[in-house]
Parts: sequence; structure tokens; C-alpha cells
Amino acid sequence: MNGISSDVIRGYNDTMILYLLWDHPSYGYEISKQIKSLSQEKYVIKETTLYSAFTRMEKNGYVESFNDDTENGRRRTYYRITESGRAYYLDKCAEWTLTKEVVERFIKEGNDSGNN
Amino acid sequence: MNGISSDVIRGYNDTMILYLLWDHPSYGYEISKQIKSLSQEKYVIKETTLYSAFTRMEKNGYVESFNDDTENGRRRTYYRITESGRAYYLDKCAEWTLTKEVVERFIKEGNDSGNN
DNA sequence: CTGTCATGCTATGTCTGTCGTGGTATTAGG
DNA sequence: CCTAATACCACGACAGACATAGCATGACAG
Repeated sequence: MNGISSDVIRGYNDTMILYLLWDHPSYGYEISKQIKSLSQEKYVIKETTLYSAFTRMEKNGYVESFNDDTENGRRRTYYRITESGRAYYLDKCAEWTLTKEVVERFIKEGNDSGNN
Repeated sequence: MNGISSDVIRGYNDTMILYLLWDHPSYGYEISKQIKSLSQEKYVIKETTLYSAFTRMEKNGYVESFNDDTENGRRRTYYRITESGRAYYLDKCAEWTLTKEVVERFIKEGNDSGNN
């Protein structure tokens, strides 16, 4: 198995994107590259998934879009995380901890090396 | 936060059910109770989700259904895990390990400060 | 100048798993 | 009789992921 079935990640795409927006705004293509590299090529988000996530999150108030006028040529839509987005992200982190605990009670691990 | 949003667990319901079928067959209601107790009430699978999971998994050959004739009165459909189901389960466990690694790269917060 | 590639985004419709709603049936207890 | 717990199922809605397709720019090779 090389990748990760998207069903598993479902619900965490938003979280990953918000993580990458935490320190500074970014845009689709860059986020896409970063997810790929940060996950060590293990997860590559689909374009449509990514852009629909942006749309959804903007509708939910987790991000704000804007255009960078200093750029010319290629039109980019940048996204900035909002306070609400930060709160949502942190909430998801807490949920992840909980989820992890729960799922692991149902996982037989014979191939887990080292840590607990 | 009390529970876990089902979007997060999505894709792991099957895994949890198969885990509980590993040693011996079981049936819907019991599985439901066991998920609740084993997750320490943190996750309660919805009935419809559970039964549709059984149907799906039987169609995929991960479980087989049968009736226990020694029981009378309440009609139960028991499910038994198949070899294919065991393989699928183990596959999911491996995937979980991978998923966990990936997701955690995007999680701020008490980052696994303890182990490793 | 034209073709191709990388960049950057959008529209449209399908698929799948979850879940809300509601129904059926048995057994036990008040 | 009524209710609660057990035990299951049908139906339809919904949301997120994704396949497919298209549009537009800029760089660079031939």
C-alpha cells in the first residue's frame, strides 16, 4: 500500500489545510504541494477536493479569500485563516486525540515498532 | 466535546466491527454494545450505520451471516468473519498506522511529546 | 510561432458511507 | 395494556471525495 484511502482522511482535509494556513495565507496550488511533501508523498490531495474544501470553509467562516495585487499574470486566490478557523482547527486536534484513542482500541498491532 | 463526529471515524466502522468478530461470531445489537463500552462511551455507532456495514461487508465477502437455531424467540442474524475479512482487517490496521503518521504531521497540540 | 508543460482555478455530476425517520416483532415487567 | 429493551430493516437525504472536463496564463523548447 502506497497511499491512503481518502475515506480515512475524510474529515481531516480541512484540518490539514488550516494547519498550513496557520502562520501565513496561501493558495490552492501551494497547499497541494505542501500536503504532498509534508506527508512524504504518502498523501496527495485531489484538486477538486482541495478547492471544494476552500469553498466550504469560506462559507463556514474558517477562511477568508483575497487577491494579491502585487502579483500579476497568474490570478491566484489566497486564503487566510480566521479566528473561527483557528478555533475549529484546535477543536479538530482535540477530536483527533480522542479518535486516535478510540480507534486504537480496535486495532491489533503486530507491526508497530516501539512506542506504546 | 463528548463524542466523535462520525465523519472522522468514517471508514473505520468496518474495521471496528471486524475486530469484534475476530474471535467469535456476533450480531448487531451485541456489537453495538461492545463498541460503546470498549470506546468507553466515546463512540456509539448508529444502528443504521451498523446494519448497513454488515450488509456491505457480507457483499464484499468479509463476513458471513447465519442463524443460531438453538436460540428461540428473538430472531438474530449472526455474523462470522471470513479469511478475506481478516485480511481486510489487517490491511486496515496497516493503513491506520500510515494514516496516523500523516495526520499527526498536521496536528499542533500536545504533539506526541511523550513517546519515542 | 507553435506545442507542451506547469501553474491556477472552476463547473458538473456521480458515488459511497452515514444517518434521520419510521416500521416490525419478540420478551419481560409494572 | 403499555412501556422498555432487544433485534432488525427499508427508504431517502445528505455531505465529502472524486472523475471528468474545461479555461487561462506564463515559460521554454524547437
